[in-house]
Order: sequence, then C-alpha cells, then structure tokens
Amino acid sequence: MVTKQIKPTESELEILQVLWAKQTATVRDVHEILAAHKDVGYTTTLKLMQIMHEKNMVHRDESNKTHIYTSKVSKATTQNYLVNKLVKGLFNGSPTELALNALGTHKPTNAEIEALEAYLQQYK
Amino acid sequence: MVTKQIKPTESELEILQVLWAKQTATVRDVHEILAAHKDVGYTTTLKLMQIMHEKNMVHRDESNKTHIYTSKVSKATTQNYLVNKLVKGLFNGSPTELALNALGTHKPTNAEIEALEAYLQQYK
DNA sequence: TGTAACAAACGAAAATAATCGTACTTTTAT
DNA sequence: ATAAAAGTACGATTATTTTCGTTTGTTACA
Repeated sequence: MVTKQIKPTESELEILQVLWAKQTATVRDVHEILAAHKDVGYTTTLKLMQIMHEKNMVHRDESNKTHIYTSKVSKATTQNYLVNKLVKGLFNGSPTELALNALGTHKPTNAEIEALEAYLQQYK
Repeated sequence: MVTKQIKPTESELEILQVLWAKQTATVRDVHEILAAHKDVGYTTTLKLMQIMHEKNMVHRDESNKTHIYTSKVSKATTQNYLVNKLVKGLFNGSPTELALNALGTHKPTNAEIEALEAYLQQYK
C-alpha cells in the first residue's frame, strides 16, 4: 500500500498546528490554545484527539495518566498535500500560477526575495 | 454586511470548476464531466446544483425547460480565498512561504520565470 | 397519439464531522 | 481520609454534506 494519504479535517488541522508547534502536547495544552480563539469545550478537543489517535494521525504516550500526544504526520507532508490539491484543483496544475497568486501584491522581505532569486537561479 | 464569504464544499468546487471552464452549462453538461472521473448519479449533481442555486452561488436561467447555470463567484475570488486560508493556516501567514513550497522543484517555463522576475523587479 | 427519453423538484437516507454531557478513575491537597 | 480537581472514555446528539430514488412534467418521434 502506498502510504494512505491523510486528509485532515478542518478541526484536525487546527490540532495538528498546535502539535507541530509544540512538538508534544497534552489535550489540555491543545485545548487551551484553541479555546483562546474559538469557543469550544474541553471534551470536544479530547474527543477529536482520540479520533485522530484511532486514525493513527497522532502518537499517544499513555504511560502517564495524562496522555501526551505527538503528530505522526509531518507538517511538510501536509503542506505538500494541500498545496498540491489546490494546484491541481484551482490552478490548472501549475505550481507557478499558485505561487504568483500567493505572492500577489504582498511585499516580500529581503530574505524572501533572496529565496525567490535562488530558486530562479537554478533555471537560468 | 461585508459580502458574505463563500466557502464552497469539495463537491461544489468540482462543479464550479466546470462552470468556470465552460462559462455556462446545464446539469447534464456538468454531470457528464464529473462522471468521467468519479462514480456519481445524475440526480446527485442536480441536487448539488440546486443547493448552490439556493445558496446563491450560481445563477440559473430558467427560461427554458433545461436550465442553464453560470457561476456567480469568480474563480479569482475563490482562488484568493483558498490561498489565503492555506497561507494563514499552514504557512505562518507568509504568502512567500507558500509560493516557495509550491514552486518546490518544479521546473518553470520561460514565461513563468519572467512572471516571477517581474514580480521581484517591483521590490528591487 | 402513445411511449420513451429527458429534465426538474423534492424528500429522505447515508456518510462524515463536530459537539458535549455524564460516568468513572486517578491525583492532589487539605 | 476525604473531597476537589483533573483526566480519559464513551455514547449520543446535532450539523453538514453527499447521495439517490421517486414523482411529475415536457419533449421528441415512431
């Protein structure tokens, strides 16, 4: 099997964000961060994380009463997956089209300019 | 009200694709294109398009028996919306990060290179 | 003119996602 | 030692999305 692709739901993605940022987190950790932004109950977050565990999206250390979660899907993989989906679906399959759209009128920092130039350099 | 943002679902997006491409289409038109890729019944597509009409996402010309649909949300708007969501959600709010990721190892065409250079030129 | 093909409307079911209350267990602090 | 606090498990409910069968009307044509 070709490594089943994960398709996180909206809520799962929010939780993954936290796990990626903190590396490791308890349900309470995650919940407190989410609750700062939106109105949601603790058991909702708990349940979602339990489901994610069932789905094998996260690892759970159960050696202590308070379980400790870690993401099993990397941020990079998820980014690539979602970027690809968007490219295929809405940008005629052209990554550059998406890139240009994303850049839009946004003013890049110097570091960003350099990164883009480095990219272009490869193809000159 | 600040122009309620449309949040097309996965299926709605597929339909919008077709409408954007063909400009104008009947349910059958849309359905035939979708059915080429996935297994779905005609009435499913019909219902979805009816719902989209209720939601005011599409315009429907009912002057003939066979209705003719047109998208009311522009592709550009939807692209921007989804790109933004992705940027905020997964790329630290940095459009450039998303752009670089999208570009990845993809080999750009000359036109694409020029477009990127034109973009950079603005900030030199 | 009758019947097959085609279209829309509609309702309801199935599938998926999100929410939370309640029960039970373990830990902590009085 | 007991009570409050903090955790997990679990079931049920609600909301949303997707699916499609059935009915009804209209058109094409044999």
